[in-house]
Order: sequence, then structure tokens, then C-alpha cells
Amino acid sequence: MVEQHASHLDTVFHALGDATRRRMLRDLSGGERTVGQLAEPFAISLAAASKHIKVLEQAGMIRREVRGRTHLCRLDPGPLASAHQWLTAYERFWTDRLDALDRLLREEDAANAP
Amino acid sequence: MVEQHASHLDTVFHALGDATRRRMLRDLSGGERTVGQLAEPFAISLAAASKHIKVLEQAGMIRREVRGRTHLCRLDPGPLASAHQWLTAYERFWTDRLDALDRLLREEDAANAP
DNA sequence: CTCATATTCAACCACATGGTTGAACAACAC
DNA sequence: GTGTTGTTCAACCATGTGGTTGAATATGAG
Repeated sequence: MVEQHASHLDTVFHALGDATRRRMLRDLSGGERTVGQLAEPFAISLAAASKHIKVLEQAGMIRREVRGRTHLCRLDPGPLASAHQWLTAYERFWTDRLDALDRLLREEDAANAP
Repeated sequence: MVEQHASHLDTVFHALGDATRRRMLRDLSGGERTVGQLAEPFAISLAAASKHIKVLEQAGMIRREVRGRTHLCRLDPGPLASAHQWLTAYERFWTDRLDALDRLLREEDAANAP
């Protein structure tokens, strides 16, 4: 609930706000990928893909190991976990409220059917 | 895992990528708020706050009821739930991978301590 | 050394974003 | 009616975003 890592969450959610980058994360969930492999599914230049990867990297969601002339990327689940955690905090709130609404409607029902 | 609501997730995650809007959601988790009430904590113009609220509204995360001259906003948990769901799918992947790593390290331990 | 491969960098472009201000609109108060 | 309150709209501005292209860098292959 508390907004402690504000600017970090900013970058994480922003990184998630693009389908290209989410697809890259999906591919990375299958294991390590090079920059070229990550770029392959898209009809964009390598330079554009490289920028997307940098966004994910700066959000801390992926890490890069330069091996020879290729850059191997792998998922770092930490930031995804923080985003998940943030949403989970809200989940408690909204399920509570929906539960309360549910209870209210049931009481109303009970009152109307003596 | 599947990217079915791509463009919708785009707008939801984008809306979450701003601390001002996340704070508004936090306030709305406490119940209905007017535009003025939502804007109050921030040192920005009402027009700017109005734009933020419109972003949340277009992402489907809040709904607005115009009552008299005031606009009452309330949370719609649905889109937050989809974002949560998306992240949950990835959570399964990364916990699987961390579990595998854990198992590997334990096996290594066992081998080194006969 | 030369050539090809993998990736980044720099400059540029169109468009979106987040902010401002001042005017407009709508509804309540007098 | 007049005035005040709650909110939006329109025009504008600076900066960020996602894309391009062509050149630069670094490594591997012959």
C-alpha cells in the first residue's frame, strides 16, 4: 500500500506499458536470449529493439552478460515481483470492497424475503 | 501467459506508470472521491489532475458519476485485476526457475558433504 | 589484415505526455 | 438576475517516447 519505491515503480510499470517489451519478457521467461533473438519477432530495426532492451534493463527487469560479441539477456524477477506486490496490496482492497457489496446485497435480499 | 488484451494492458500499465495516478488509485481504494478531492494532495493545477483522471478513466480503472456540478469517481477493480493476472502468470515462471536453482544448489551441497 | 556478424551510438523525426494558463460551462447560493 | 464553485476545454510549451537511418565499435572467421 505504501508508495516507498515510487520512482522505481514508475520505471517498472512504464516498461510493462509496451507490448513489444512484454513480448520480450515472455520470451525471456523461456531462458536466456541474445539481443538479436529478442528483436527477431518484431518488424523493427535492431537499434529500436536495443532501446527496448535498455528500458527493461534500466528498470532492473533483465540483466545482460556480454559474451564475446553477443549480449545474453536473462530475466531478473525482482522488479516484476515488486509490481506484483503493489497490485496485490490493491487486490486486498478491492476484494474487501466487493465482499462488502456482496454482503450488502445478501442482506437486502434477506430483508425482502421474510 | 498469452498476450490477449495487448492494447488494453498497454493503457493499464501506462496508467500505473505514474506516481500521481497511483496515489489517486490509493485514495480511491478508500471510497468515492470528487475530482477536487483527488487533486488536493498534489501541487498541480486542477486541469492537470483532470487529465490524470481521464487517463485512469480511459484505462477503465475508474468510473465517474456526475452528480450536480461535482464528478464522483470510484475504482473499477477489473483492469487492476487483469494487470495482476498478467504478472501472476509470470510469477509462476520465475518461481519455477528459482525453485529449480534451489534444487540445483541443494544437490551440489549434498555432493560436497558425503 | 580483411570481411562479416552482433550490437550500440548519434542524429533526426513525428507524436505523446505532463504541465501551464485563461476562458468556458454547469450548477448551486443569494 | 449576479456571483461563486467544481470541472472541463483549448492553446501552448518542454520533454519524453518509439521509430528511423547511417556510422562506429568490437569480436569472430578466413
